[in-house]
Amino acid sequence: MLELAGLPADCAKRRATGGCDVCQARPFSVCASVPDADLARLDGLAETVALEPDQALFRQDDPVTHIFNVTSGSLRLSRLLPDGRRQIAGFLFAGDFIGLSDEARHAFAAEALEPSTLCRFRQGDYRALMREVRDLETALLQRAGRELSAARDQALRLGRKSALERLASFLIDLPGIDPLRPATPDVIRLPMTRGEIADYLGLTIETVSRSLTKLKQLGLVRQLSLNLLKVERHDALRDLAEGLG
Amino acid sequence: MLELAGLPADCAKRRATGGCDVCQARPFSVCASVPDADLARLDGLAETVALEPDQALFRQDDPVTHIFNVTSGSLRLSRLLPDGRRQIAGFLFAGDFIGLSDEARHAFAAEALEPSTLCRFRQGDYRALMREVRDLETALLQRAGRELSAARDQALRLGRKSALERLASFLIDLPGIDPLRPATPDVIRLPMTRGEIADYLGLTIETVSRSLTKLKQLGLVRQLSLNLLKVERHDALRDLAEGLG
DNA sequence: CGTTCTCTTGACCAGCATCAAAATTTGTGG
DNA sequence: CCACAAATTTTGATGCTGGTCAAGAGAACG
Repeated sequence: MLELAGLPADCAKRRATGGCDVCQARPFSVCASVPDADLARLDGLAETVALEPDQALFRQDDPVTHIFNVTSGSLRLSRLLPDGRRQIAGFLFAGDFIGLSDEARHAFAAEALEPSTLCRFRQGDYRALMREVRDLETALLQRAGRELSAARDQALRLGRKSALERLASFLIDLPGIDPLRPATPDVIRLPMTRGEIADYLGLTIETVSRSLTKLKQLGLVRQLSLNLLKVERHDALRDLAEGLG
Repeated sequence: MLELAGLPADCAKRRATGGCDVCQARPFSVCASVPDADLARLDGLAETVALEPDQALFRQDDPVTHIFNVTSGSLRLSRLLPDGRRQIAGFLFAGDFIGLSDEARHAFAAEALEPSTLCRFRQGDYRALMREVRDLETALLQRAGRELSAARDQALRLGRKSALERLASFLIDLPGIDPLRPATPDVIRLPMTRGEIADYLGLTIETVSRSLTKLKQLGLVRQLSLNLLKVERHDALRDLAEGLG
């Protein structure tokens, strides 16, 4: 029942390459070195959730009742303005947590990009557990710190980068956050649509498409299929992403 | 020596209004209900840092050695692109923490907006302490969650809002994060320059200035002095910030 | 009071959005 | 497997928001 995806990055990587059978089953617990006795208690409290593409885990303004951990697939965290403008605050992949903040309601909706599974705890159970299982809290704090860094990188992207730089930066960062990336390091899987990339990068679908075409023309990436890219010149792409283009 | 500014919001508020003398001295500890024995150990590890305006606490890419807590004043978290473009990821006020992420180097520089003081721990000491003082970690996790929410709100601002909406949204949110706001709820203190607001909102100085003029023309705010605003129509400002304008 | 810095205002321009349509991909039924 | 319909992506033409460049108005400092 318990199926939290690994917190430590190296664990997530081993999972992705299929090298860690134990982690596959209960990666979080093992990687965080939680004693077996506590493991059993975690097992008892965990529930599994499965989502179809576009199905909502929760909606914007829903009360926060659970803590979730993504075990497979990918989701989007999105928020709508009254007039329909949408901002995607982030994409979530195996290992990511949702609901760490102690707010009463979700400011963003979480919806599946593809068939996905999650593991959840009631927030009350979870809080109580954290008071007893020390490593759980430590691991979560580390992860929250990393997510905060990612959110600030996103601010830089949205605030000060051109459309082309935003897309380049997105393509550079994506493999790092998706443990299920293809074995080949420079092949990038895009489980999201152009519209979702646009809403993540604060652009329109058309501009995302045009920017991608530009990257292809510059010879920085090659398109293997609609949602599979190969980075041809990683350094050049990185320079562009960092504003050195 | 120990002078962590309060974690729980109500404590920070009491500090701001001068109502909590004990909190003034060691707000974090008291509010988090840390036992006296642990308090003494915290005291032994804490150091105070004072900064002049524009003085750097650390620079972008510096190694992370300490955890900081702002006890007075305000700072900016900023990052530069090679060509000089600057993005300010956030403003920090009394009570805010820096260095929660476990990364080796700072992705953003921290610089004082005004004369400020901070309390710091060596990261090693701090980690060790967290393993023993339970409430410290719990409180930090809550705070990290809140900062993450704020960072995601910022993504919405930068990604999908117009210049006028960004400024309105900034003015709505600022009092909530600055415990030293004036007693009058609708008077907003701006310890940062127009240029800093611009770099925070992903705009230029000129656009910030024009947008502020527009807000005044619309009768939503009145300018008491260069860096002091009075919100005249809070609901209208909020609607504008949320895209209902 | 004058020097300097910051803020405000104005004129013009560019990057991205908008509107429109063609090209590809995806899904469905025969 | 093919044909057709629907949805998504790409490409093209035009317009607007906000950036750039320039000058003037206030504040802050000695």
